[in-house]
Amino acid sequence: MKIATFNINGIKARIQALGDWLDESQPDVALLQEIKSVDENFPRELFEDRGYNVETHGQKSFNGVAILSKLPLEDVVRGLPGDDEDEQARWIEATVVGDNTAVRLCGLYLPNGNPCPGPKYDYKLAWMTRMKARAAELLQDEIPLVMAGDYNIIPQDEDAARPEAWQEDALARPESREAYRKILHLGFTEAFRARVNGPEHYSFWDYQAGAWQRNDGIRIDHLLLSPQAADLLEDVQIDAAIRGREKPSDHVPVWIDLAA
DNA sequence: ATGCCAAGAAAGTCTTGA
Repeated sequence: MKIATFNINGIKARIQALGDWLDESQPDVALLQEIKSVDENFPRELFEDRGYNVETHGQKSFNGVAILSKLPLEDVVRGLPGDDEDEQARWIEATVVGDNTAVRLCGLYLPNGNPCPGPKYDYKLAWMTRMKARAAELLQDEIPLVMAGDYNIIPQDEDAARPEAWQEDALARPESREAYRKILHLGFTEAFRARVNGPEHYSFWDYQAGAWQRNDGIRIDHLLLSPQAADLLEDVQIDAAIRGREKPSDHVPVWIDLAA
C-alpha cells in the first residue's frame, strides 16, 4: 500500500501538477495539506475520475487537508480532537482496509508557529500537545497507524541545508523539536530516517532566492509509523524532482510502501 | 533576508507561508 503526503499549497493552483504526479506515482493513498479551499469548492471529480475516494476538511483561504484513496475510507474524523474552539482545518483521519490489515491514517498540517515567541508559537506548541494526546489514544487500538503530513518541524540540523539560518525559527527551536520528540517517543518510527541516513534530503524549498536551484531546502514533511505500521515498511522515497517542474508547490511528495 | 516568491480574497493591497 503506497501512502504519500503532499503539501500542495492550494488546490486551484496545483490541479495540473498534482494530477500529473498522481498519474505517474499512482499512490493508493494521498494525504494532502494546504488545499486552501472549502469542501464545496474542492474539485473532487478530478480525483474520482482517477478512481480515488475523496474526503476533505477544508476552510476558506488557508490550511485545509484532504485524503485521496483508491480503497474506501471509513470512520472519517475531521479536526484534531481536544479543542472545540479551534476552527483551523489541519487534521483528518480515516481507516482503509488493505489485503493484509486495516490501516488508520491521519493527515496533518501542523501550525508553522512563526513569529516566535508569540501567540502563533503558543498555538503551535499547544496543537502539538493536543496531537500527542490524540496519538496516544490511537496507539491503543494496536493496528497499523500512519500520521503523515507537513509537520513544520526540522527534526535535526542535518535536515536543513543551512541549519544556522533556522536556529531561532519556529520550525527548529528546541521547544519545537522537544514537542516533536515527545510525540515520537510514544513509540513512533519516522519512516524516512528508518531507511536513509545523512544530509541533503529535503521536502521543501522556498520559492524565493533560487532556493531550489541552490538546493537550499529543509525536511519538514514526515510520516510517523506506529510499531505495527513500522513492521510493514518496505520503502520510503521523496519525489524531489517534482519541485523542478512548471508551477510546482514549494513542498514535494514523500511516500512509503507498506506491506498492508 | 524582518520578505527576494507564491497563493488567496478581492479589486487595494493586504495576510500568510517557513
